[in-house]
Amino acid sequence: MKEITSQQQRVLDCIQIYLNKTGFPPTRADICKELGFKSPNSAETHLRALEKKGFISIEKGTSRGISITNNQEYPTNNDEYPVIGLVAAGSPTLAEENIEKTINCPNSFFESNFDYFLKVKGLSMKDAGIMEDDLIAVKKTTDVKNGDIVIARLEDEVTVKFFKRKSPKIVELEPANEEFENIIINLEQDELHIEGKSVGLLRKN
Amino acid sequence: MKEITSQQQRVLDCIQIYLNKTGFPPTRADICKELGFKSPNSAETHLRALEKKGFISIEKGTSRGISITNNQEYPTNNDEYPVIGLVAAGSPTLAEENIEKTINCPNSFFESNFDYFLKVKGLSMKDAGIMEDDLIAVKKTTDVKNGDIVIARLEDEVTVKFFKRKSPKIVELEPANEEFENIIINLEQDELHIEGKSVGLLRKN
DNA sequence: TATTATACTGTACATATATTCAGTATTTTT
DNA sequence: AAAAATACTGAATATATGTACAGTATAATA
Repeated sequence: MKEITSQQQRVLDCIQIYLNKTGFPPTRADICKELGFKSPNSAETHLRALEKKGFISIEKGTSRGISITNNQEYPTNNDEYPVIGLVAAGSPTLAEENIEKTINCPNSFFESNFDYFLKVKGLSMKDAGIMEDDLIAVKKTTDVKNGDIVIARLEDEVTVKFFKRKSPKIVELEPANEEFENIIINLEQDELHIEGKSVGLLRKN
Repeated sequence: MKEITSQQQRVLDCIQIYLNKTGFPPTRADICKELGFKSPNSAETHLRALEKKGFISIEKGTSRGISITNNQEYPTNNDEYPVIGLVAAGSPTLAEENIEKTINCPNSFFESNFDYFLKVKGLSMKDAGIMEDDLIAVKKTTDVKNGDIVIARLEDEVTVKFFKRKSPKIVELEPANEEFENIIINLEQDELHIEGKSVGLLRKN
């Protein structure tokens, strides 16, 4: 799948919105009307480009013969995802993976695929909109960037914080709540294990 | 919804199968080919009957302008839920239901069933863990209790707030952010329309 | 520097498609 | 028993629509 341009994205979005609204794909003229083009060939060339890049397929000689390609790298199936609870509050402890229950969820639900839900205890990330009992969709990975919300383990304690690398040896775990303090880790002295990062959040009222 | 005949059911199935296979609806000729009819008018009359009975809707003068009406008497496990955007920030305006896209989601995903996702603008509910661009699962209902997070409309303005009935005539809409002020509504003077209430939240990082 | 991709306008036309009209026949409803 | 709905064939046609061709212009790539 090659890169999409911003205009091609607009056309692709237009097709999707038209489909949602009407139940059938747009004509070239419909796209022009929607996006302000004055020639049907403007739509045509964009469609050809989108087809070439694999985002849509076009049935030749067929009116409205556009279909959006299921570009799923991850298939659109549902899966059972375990819900793992953090045991303690404040600086929470996991001890062992404790599956409370499972949730059936499309596996392409979030931007990235993920491995389990983590049930949040405490309010250390409340200013990031993460509240008690929220379910964080966690992708198991050690590839984290500054600003990512990470699930980190320090010995037996598991915590959810913003990740910030200060220097090659110093990592800071930053809460989103002024009542909590930053955790500063010197990697030469302490062992930090990144369990994964948040790729989404689920709350059930 | 009147009764469907067996032939009309065949036509309806044919449309659904064609849609699943190609991504766009069939023409009259396509239906004929599929079901063995020799005249496009055979398909036409069946389509008219199906439209009259409410199973489909037909866009006049539009090629392949058939869409199957959502008669969700038989709910499936997964459904497509529309994502509706709030246009302005602060005290946001909806104006008209603007379907940005749809999300495929199990229909028993939250405690209660729901009707659509509302994309949040602004931070007026941030202390309730509702951040910009979060998706609130909204159940259309006017049956709300004190403390519920409601989607309320005041004239053309749509807003998400805590619901609090002060007296039979006075309702207060309470934000979860000290930078915002309570909205006090005298039901005798102003018109308050409760669009629904939040039954869950979804965030995509 | 030449070439390809992107991003359009504008015209033209073959054909894909909806849709009407004229029939025939059977079943269901009033 | 008459009227309406169902279930078709067959032909005709206006128009909706895809698509090719001729241009112009800019940005990206080789």
